[in-house]
Amino acid sequence: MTYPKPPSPATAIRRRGDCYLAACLTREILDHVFSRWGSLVLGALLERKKRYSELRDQIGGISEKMLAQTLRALERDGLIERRSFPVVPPHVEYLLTPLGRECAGRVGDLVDWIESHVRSLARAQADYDEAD
Amino acid sequence: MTYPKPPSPATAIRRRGDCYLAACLTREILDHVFSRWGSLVLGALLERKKRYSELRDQIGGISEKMLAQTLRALERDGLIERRSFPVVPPHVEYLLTPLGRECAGRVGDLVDWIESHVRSLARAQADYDEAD
DNA sequence: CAGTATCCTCATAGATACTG
DNA sequence: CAGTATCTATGAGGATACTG
Repeated sequence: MTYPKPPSPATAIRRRGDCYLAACLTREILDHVFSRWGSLVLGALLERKKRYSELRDQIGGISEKMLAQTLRALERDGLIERRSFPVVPPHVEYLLTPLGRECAGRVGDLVDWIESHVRSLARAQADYDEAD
Repeated sequence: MTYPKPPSPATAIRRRGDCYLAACLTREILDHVFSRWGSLVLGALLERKKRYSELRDQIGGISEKMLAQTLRALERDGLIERRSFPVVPPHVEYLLTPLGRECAGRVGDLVDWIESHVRSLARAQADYDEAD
């Protein structure tokens, strides 16, 4: 019985990125996923596929420019898919790719944690502010 | 045997935040945790407590200004604790609070996912760029 | 060592108007 | 409906110098 040769150290390093290196590609992805709007877009699509206007209406405070820009970046990263139907008026759907679903699941966990711990977090802020 | 009264709908809503509302406190926390530097600081402290200079050296590209600012925000949110020792030269340690440990664990999962999927993500970008 | 203070710039992001 | 184009400006963020 044969096993695949274990990777050399150099190969092993390339198999995984390192977000702590400013020049690593993972840092760019991290900046998309961990961006003000990226996280909310991924979280919104976790529920189901959405149209452009649905996303715009759901995500409070986002501008059309930033929504388009965010969608484009995440599409380029292979996390979301854009489906355009050639009808009048235009109809476009955005949905998570299989890769995006894995990623968005973890984003959702984090967003969910924040939402369910809002009281503890608010208390911490109040304590901090009170102590000068 | 008595049970606590189930919360009214209004109370139930207040028990949890909603990051999709621009004015909700959770949006502010989300902006800290899902920030360019916040995520990397939380991830770095997941390993162990660190000194200011250790964090600065570990997180490629961060400026001292942004590190100080990020640490302050996360400390105010109750996610990290600052321990200052009155010695010369100064010695300051940063560590996760119990609340921060829960949060940072989820941040770490997401960072880890990105790092281990770097090749798929790079491939997706290349495909996207190639297709005009 | 662990910051703070100051200045500066340039990119992010908002507003508005327009279009296929 | 789903964007794009253009303009603007706010402030995030970097560089530098200084300090307890």
